[in-house]
Amino acid sequence: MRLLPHPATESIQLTEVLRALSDPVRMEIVVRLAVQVEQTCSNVGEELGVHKSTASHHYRTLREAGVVMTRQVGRLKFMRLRRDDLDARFPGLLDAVLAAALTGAPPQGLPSATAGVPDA
Amino acid sequence: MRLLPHPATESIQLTEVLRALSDPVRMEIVVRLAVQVEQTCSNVGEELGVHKSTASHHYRTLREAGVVMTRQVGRLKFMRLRRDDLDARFPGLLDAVLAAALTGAPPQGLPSATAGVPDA
DNA sequence: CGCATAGTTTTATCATTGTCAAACGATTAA
DNA sequence: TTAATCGTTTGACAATGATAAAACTATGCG
Repeated sequence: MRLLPHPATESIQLTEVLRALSDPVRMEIVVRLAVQVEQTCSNVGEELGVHKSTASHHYRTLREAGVVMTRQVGRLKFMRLRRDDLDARFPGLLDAVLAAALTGAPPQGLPSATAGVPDA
Repeated sequence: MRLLPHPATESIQLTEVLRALSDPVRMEIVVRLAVQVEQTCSNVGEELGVHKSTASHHYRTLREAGVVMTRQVGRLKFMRLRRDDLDARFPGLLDAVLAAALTGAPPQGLPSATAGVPDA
């Protein structure tokens, strides 16, 4: 098992995080990782509706911005949100973004993480 | 006095707001509006270090994303953050972003809103 | 070894964007 | 009316970015 290179917590830049989160596909990835803590790239990418190379590009963007952490186990790569690091650096930011993303309408026809859940 | 066209609160999109905030120049504009509620474009633009047409482009981006509201009085245009609207739509988001921007290092050599304030 | 799987990298294409300069529009002042 | 001020729009350009296809890498399985 090995970790991929990630930016240190202190060097995570606000505008880069916001930029990483400003793409609907990446936001959907983040929402999925918020709902289910750790997932393989394959798993996350399944319903994104983009080519696997495009998905890979988004994984990299999120990783380089400091939003996700990736570790490799065998052939699989597992991603997870860097919740603690982001909370430490930008308190409340990720929570606010996730709350906004989860309560709002699904970005663009992709199945929402809350789809199928009754209103009450 | 007249108002410029702005998106309705309900139609403000999360990823568009994040994208608007993902540029260092626009972040600096937002920080200035957070420190001093309402200012003229001229005032805000003075120390941004970009051409006035570039600044104007950023004002528009912020306005169309629903981040700022602009009203015109004579030759002057006054901008202010749409704090209430953003809070209503994405609770806690703007506060978290501003806190992160104000406590962090100045984006790119521009004078920070807290520059000159002693550490303790 | 040979093959399948998981994901990245490379290459190419097309759209978006940040920037400045110059022209323009609207408003106020002389 | 003429000139000055404030800001936008247009045009051009270089850089970035989202996308897909194809080639590639690395790992595990038989």
